[in-house]
Amino acid sequence: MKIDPSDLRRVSVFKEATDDDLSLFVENSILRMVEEGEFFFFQGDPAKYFYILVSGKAKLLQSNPAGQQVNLRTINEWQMFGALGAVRPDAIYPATAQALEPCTALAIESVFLHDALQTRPYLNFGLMQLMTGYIQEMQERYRELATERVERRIALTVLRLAAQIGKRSGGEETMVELPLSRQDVAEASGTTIYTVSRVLSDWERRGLVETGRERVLIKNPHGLVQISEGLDQ
Amino acid sequence: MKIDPSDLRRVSVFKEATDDDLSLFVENSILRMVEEGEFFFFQGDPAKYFYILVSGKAKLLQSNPAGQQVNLRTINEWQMFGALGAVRPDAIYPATAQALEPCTALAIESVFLHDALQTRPYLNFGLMQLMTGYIQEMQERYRELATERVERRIALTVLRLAAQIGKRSGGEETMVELPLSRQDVAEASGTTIYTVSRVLSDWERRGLVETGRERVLIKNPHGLVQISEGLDQ
DNA sequence: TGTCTTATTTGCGCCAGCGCAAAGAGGGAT
DNA sequence: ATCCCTCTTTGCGCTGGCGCAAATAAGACA
Repeated sequence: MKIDPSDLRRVSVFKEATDDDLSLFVENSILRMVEEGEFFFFQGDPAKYFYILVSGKAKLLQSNPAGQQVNLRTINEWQMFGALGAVRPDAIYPATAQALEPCTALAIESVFLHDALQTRPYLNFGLMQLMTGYIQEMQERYRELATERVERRIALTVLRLAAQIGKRSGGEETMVELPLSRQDVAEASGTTIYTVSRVLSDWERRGLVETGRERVLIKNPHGLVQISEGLDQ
Repeated sequence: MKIDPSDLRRVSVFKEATDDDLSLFVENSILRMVEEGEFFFFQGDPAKYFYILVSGKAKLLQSNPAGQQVNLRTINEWQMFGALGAVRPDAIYPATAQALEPCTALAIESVFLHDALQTRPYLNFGLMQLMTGYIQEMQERYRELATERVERRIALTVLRLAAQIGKRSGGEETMVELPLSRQDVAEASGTTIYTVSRVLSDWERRGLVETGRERVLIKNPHGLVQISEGLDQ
């Protein structure tokens, strides 16, 4: 597989990059394939590389000492991840990255980005915008987890995942397909597979979604928005 | 009150700044006093200024539509807050900032920092380090909220607050004083004042802390660490 | 010193959501 | 077509923690 440097411009941080810069990054990258369920890196490893997902989907997760997991973020094509190491020289990955589907990704040494940041202001800005986005998302999700009931949280989570990794489904207007197991949704909304299953079954009875093995099809996004805002019942 | 530019070097972002730069920031700042309980800015306001806390303590909080609050971060002297506006041009504050004590703070226009970032690489790096720190803290707290029991979460919260805003108390070795109400702790750990009260009373019976009105004195930090790691009982 | 306000404690009842366990369903491999 | 593995569903019982309400304590202020 060959990566055209100009493809990199789909990465938000590289939106403003020159062609030369893009070529430079591609030349200094390694293409890595990761099987479904396998890992890019583990929480605690030295953050030697950062990644750009070329195809597939992945998730960032964190485990507590007892091994319970939470999903921090879902990663789609042309998103950058594991880039904190470029900012802190001795950094370790604060989370684990796992492939949700068979993935290909460009791996680039953190120091390479670190050095590039020194001389390319646009990269600094792009990276900071990315970071402020994460901060805001994490703050919101934290508040949701602290203050909202499960059903609402699951609705918010499903909607967020739909925006991040959903595929418009069929010929239909607003149907969105999500390749996620109950486990994935539970980890992303801070609950259990049992509760997710019960809630999804209920939604299915109400015609809001269609579910299947490792699959959620959103038939009525507006209905989910109403639930997420507590406007239903 | 007069601010000596060199005091600004205590702000992590300005660690590497030149004297000239520091003076420039001070000259372009307004000194704002905020009474205890009053607000620097509200979630949703246009992020026109960022702040550097000169004295006092403050907190960043977020409210959900129903008005329930969660504490996102506690701010101590010489910490910068509300700086996201410098990165996104049309930004609004994603959280509310409220004084925990009478506060004085330097207010500087976001665009001033924005412009300064263009020409001063050290600022970019400082700000990014700050951001990665927040991201990691929020990720951890999110995981804790999702996977840990309340008592453990309260222990983790109290220890974190002790590190961020605690004052070494008395002549004693490891006693730390926190000027926080049950409400503050509840909002910071994602629970209720009732549960915080019950847990603190229990800890007091076990000799780990001493409590008072809007006050927590940690007598045995190691004991709290044990609780936070689930090593007690 | 007495009054008022606000913070804290604690008894009590309740229920949302957890998690076991067992049954059911989907899909890949041979 | 059948086996097998993994994912999902759902009944059931349980409990951690919520939150009301009432009592108590600690300051603030006159």
